[in-house]
Amino acid sequence: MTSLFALVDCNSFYCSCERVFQPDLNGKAVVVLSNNDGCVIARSNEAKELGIPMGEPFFKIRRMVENGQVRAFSSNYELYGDLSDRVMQTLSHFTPCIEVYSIDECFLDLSNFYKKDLFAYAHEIKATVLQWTGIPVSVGIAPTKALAKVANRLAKKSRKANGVLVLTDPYHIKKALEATSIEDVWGIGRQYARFLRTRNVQTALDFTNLSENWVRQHMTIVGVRLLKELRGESCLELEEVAPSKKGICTSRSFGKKADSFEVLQEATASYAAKCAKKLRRQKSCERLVTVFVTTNRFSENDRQYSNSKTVCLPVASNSDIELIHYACIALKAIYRDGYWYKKSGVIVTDIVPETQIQYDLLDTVDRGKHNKLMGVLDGLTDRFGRDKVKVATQGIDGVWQLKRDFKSPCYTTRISDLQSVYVK
DNA sequence: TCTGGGGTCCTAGGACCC
DNA sequence: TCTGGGGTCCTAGGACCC
Repeated sequence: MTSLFALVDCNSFYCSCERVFQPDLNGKAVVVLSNNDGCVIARSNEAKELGIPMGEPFFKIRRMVENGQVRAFSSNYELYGDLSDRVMQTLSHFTPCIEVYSIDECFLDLSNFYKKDLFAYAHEIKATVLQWTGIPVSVGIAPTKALAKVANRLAKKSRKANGVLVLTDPYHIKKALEATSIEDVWGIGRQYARFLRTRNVQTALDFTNLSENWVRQHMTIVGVRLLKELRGESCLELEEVAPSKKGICTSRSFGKKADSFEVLQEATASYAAKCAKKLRRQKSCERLVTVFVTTNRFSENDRQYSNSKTVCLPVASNSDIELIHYACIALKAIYRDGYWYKKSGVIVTDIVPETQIQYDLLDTVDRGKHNKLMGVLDGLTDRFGRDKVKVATQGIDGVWQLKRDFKSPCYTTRISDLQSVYVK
């Protein structure tokens, strides 16, 4: 059977999400900012045309925002996550074989669809997603995932393609590869692009003409897979079930600089609780907690310090209380007085399924009780919104919390969340 | 003044085992 | 003086993704 994939990619996803609930933003330059309103992480086409690059620090475009040229939004991941679910739901009506690749991208396995009018089908996908969710998407169809990526990129870029490109015959595939610069290829990052350019590889087509041995030697097996994919040989399968995560990290830069242990402890405890919650969601526990802290590397006048510490739990756990306890032990070991801290984080690794925990005969923790308590806590969170009930170490509205000056309301999430918006 | 966050995979090298 | 060879596991670092 010949393979065939569609890649459906939402256009300027975060900006489009804001537009769904504020249609007056259509046709206007919109950007969405990273945490703490630090830099630009999503741009509408109009914002791109104004020359705003990805990752631009906010202060550089502040003037354009103030004079109304650009509308800026703090990132609102609850809203984006919810709309993403709706898009993926819609796509699963077209085939059950889908791989949710990221918050705004989805692969569809269309191997059985070769006889269909693929062009019409792609347009139908695009129109349906727009109609059902309000989110505009581009659709690229090709025999391999890497080629579907190429197709999708050109579908989005070319006005003539109008958001849809089907690449199935060798002639058009070759043309598409020729039109794709090497740095725009999926899997070719800055380092490889620079390296390949020195070897006179300028386009995806040039890349496909390299020898497999050479690619293996310089770009590992990953490069070889990409080479084959671009030559039309499918090596990357559809991954319908997301594998459970091997490591989970929660980290943030602080809204303000912090210089006391108490503030860092509140932040660290909150990140540990977030990790615990993520673990419970995927029904697993962890044995290693790493805490890291760092000062602001951009601030040349401040003394710099960064460090990390890993602590091993006696028994794998996903309880807020235990994770916070061990994270605080790790934090104590690395905290030093006299620095302006900018960021901290908690990473949990050595993750095992809840059902495969090695218990300790001398265990002093009542795990049944912990599990019940966490069940109740999660229930309260579902009913009344995040952080309504939490472990005291996490503090209340600490100075470390995110700066989000331009946040839109959580239009789609639970009523309880909306109530908490009103209360504020 | 202001510069994101959360992941993956692969490789090389060292420790250790038989 | 001779000083194997194969395997596994772990970690750090480097590349990439959205």
